[in-house]
Amino acid sequence: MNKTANADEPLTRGHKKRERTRQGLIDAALRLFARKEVGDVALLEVANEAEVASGTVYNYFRTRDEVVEAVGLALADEFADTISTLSIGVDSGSRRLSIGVRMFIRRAIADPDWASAVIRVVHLDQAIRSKIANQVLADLRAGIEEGAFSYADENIALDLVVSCGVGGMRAVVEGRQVEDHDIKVAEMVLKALGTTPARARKLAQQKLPG
Amino acid sequence: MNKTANADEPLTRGHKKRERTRQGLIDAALRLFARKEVGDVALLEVANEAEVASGTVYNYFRTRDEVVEAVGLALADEFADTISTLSIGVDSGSRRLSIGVRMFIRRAIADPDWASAVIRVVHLDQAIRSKIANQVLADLRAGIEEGAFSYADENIALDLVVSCGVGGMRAVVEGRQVEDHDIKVAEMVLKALGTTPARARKLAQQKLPG
Amino acid sequence: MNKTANADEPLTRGHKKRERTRQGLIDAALRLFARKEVGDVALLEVANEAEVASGTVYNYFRTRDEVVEAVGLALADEFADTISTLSIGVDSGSRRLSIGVRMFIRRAIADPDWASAVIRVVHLDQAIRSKIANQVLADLRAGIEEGAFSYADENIALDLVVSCGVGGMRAVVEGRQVEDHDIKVAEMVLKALGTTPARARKLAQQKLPG
Amino acid sequence: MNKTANADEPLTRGHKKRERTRQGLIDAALRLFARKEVGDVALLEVANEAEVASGTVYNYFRTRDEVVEAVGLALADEFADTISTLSIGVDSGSRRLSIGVRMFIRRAIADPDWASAVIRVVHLDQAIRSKIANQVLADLRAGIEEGAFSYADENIALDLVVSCGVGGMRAVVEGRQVEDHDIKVAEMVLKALGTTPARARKLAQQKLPG
DNA sequence: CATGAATGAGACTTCATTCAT
DNA sequence: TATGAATGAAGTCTCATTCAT
Repeated sequence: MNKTANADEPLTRGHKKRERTRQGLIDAALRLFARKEVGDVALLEVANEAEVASGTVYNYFRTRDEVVEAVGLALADEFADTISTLSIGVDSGSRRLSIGVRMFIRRAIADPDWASAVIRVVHLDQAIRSKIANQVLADLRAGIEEGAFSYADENIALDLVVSCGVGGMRAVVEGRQVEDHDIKVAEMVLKALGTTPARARKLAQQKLPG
Repeated sequence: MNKTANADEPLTRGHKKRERTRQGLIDAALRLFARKEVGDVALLEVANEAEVASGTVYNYFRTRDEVVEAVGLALADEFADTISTLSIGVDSGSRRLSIGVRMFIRRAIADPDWASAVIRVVHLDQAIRSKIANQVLADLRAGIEEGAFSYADENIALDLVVSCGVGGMRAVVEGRQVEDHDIKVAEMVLKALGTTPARARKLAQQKLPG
Repeated sequence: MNKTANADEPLTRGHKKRERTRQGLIDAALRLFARKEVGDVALLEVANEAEVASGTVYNYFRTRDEVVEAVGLALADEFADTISTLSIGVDSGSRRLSIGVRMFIRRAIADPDWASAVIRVVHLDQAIRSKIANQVLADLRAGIEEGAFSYADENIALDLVVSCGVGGMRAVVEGRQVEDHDIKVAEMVLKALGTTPARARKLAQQKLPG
Repeated sequence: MNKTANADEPLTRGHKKRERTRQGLIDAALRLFARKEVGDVALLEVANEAEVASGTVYNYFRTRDEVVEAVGLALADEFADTISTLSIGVDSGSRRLSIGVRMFIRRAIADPDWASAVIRVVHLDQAIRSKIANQVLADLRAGIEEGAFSYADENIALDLVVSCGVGGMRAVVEGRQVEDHDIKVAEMVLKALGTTPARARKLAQQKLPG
């Protein structure tokens, strides 16, 4: 359609604005999911929160479900990024896993709204869970390699890590946070995965990168 | 509201039927929650499923939310009953806890619809979680007493048990079940709580009562 | 559902009212179709015209299209009735056909709103056309039997009768009515079908029953 | 509105392209009317079909209705042209009329999409009908002059010709086409207009020009 | 108490139209 | 002029809730 279009820079001018609006809608939805169950958020609210007209939403998403899906994808991508970044320079799988669990809980402490939204979206969106899974699996296997872990079933271990991570975030959101919450959860998770108590404690308490 | 009601003897005749209808509605709602998110279940569907007219629902519940709440309460009560029953004749806290976790997962295997509904309701209903908590807390403390457990924080331990139990049920519902799923989850939970690996394995594999 | 229901009288009490409301909606829609193209009539208008709330429409029709369809069916049934009634005591096919054509045009003259709606619905609704077709076909064949008609193709003859009937109604609705409009159209139709001019004129001018 | 426009020579450069775009929009709309009722065609669809952006439509038409109107006008003009062309070298009114009716039906056979669109636009657009009327009227009168026709009312005759022509097109579009459909319709129309059966048959079967 | 028709608020979605680029 | 994002009115449809029977 664009006679002079060029595959390298398809994100010029209008595209930037378009992308900004789209992101604004996703952010707005996420903010609302912090306060309300996903199914209770009306698209008009999203539009208002994003400061656009109701119809504008439909220039970016064909249907309500697509909005939710987009939020899920955005979260999943963000998760993947976060975990990747955290892992840079950490060679041990068990340590990466500990760091990962702790960081999510610490972020929940720092931004409970974000955490609340995450919990709700994760509950609905199977896709987001499997995106996280890939990262965690790698750490689990590395942990096995390095002799830090020992468990009967990889998939169950995976579920346990995710469940406990989300559970920790939920505790924070619901005001049941305790001191060193992240460390304590990580320690228990490591023990569940077969790390010895002493090592688990030490691992869980290690200073976080950054 | 009850013109002549009186707390003692009004449980005759009509009352039995009344109670049956009410329970029928709650059961119907629970069946529907197995298939759909709570917010997506219309009261008319509940009425149809319970084989009463739409208006009848309002003879038992003032509002839609009350129906959901009642389902939550019913589940919580059932949980408490189940756990109490299981505990009869089991003197060890760690063993009771292991049995509890396993029984919930086994029930999920036997009745995935029930499990699906439970997962959804538990997600929404804070009250149901604290009801379970009471039972679990007792077991945790007994486990500490008997030297089987060792953890940094009771509340976190509690969250972990519940998270992993629900996580196990979710795995089953989503078709990620593995062999001896209940045993493997219980084993990991016990290790997280500080039980030694050998003892955790043995405890988790013990024959279930009944 | 109705324990004491009885197949003979399923239209008791509530049913009567239900039927009345339903008919009221169909009538309301028909009145509106007289003024506006079918696609331009909003269901809320129908509800207002029928003096019920907007939601009530959906207690009777699942979707907008079902309303239109119901109007089409109602019209088709009415047509069939009208034609049947007219045919009572008229033994000649050609005469029945002439009467039929004339009656529709006369009704258009008497009630142009009705005619306007009919023209619009007929345009959209294939079903209504085939309902009429059955009646007309019988008359065409009888006309052939009695030697009054002579044409190359039955289906084309059918189309012609319907087209000219509707065309006559349209002329009336659009204010192009002339004296003895019904008679003149009928006469031409009869000639088209192969009736001799003299006989056509006589047939078309015969006194109408009733 | 046209700053420097002037009825004579502004048809240079950009104007050609302008005219082409405008025509492209009209053609696009017509193609869409083949598939959907006029009221169900969105302007955005028209723009897409014409391969222009949605806003561009408004450089050529002030409003949606103007687009529909333009389609109607374009069709009417095309009709007039077609009929004029057909009439060249045909001196008899009755023959011209027969040719006209047949050509429309044959075109419907050759291009049912076009026919479908025509039927829909004709239904809505009174203007288009009167444009055709002028041409037909001339033929009717000529037919009277030459003694081929004999009918009670000119306006009714006109309606009949148009109704049957459109009816024939509709039959084709709806898949009820028969062999020599055009000839058979023409023959019946001629008889309706008072042509003797023998002459009607001969006239209707005459070879078409071109 | 049971019924189910009626209600109307509110959600979703579409689309003609405007306007900055 | 062309573009396409933004707008918001309007329509479709759902459903919790009320109420007469």
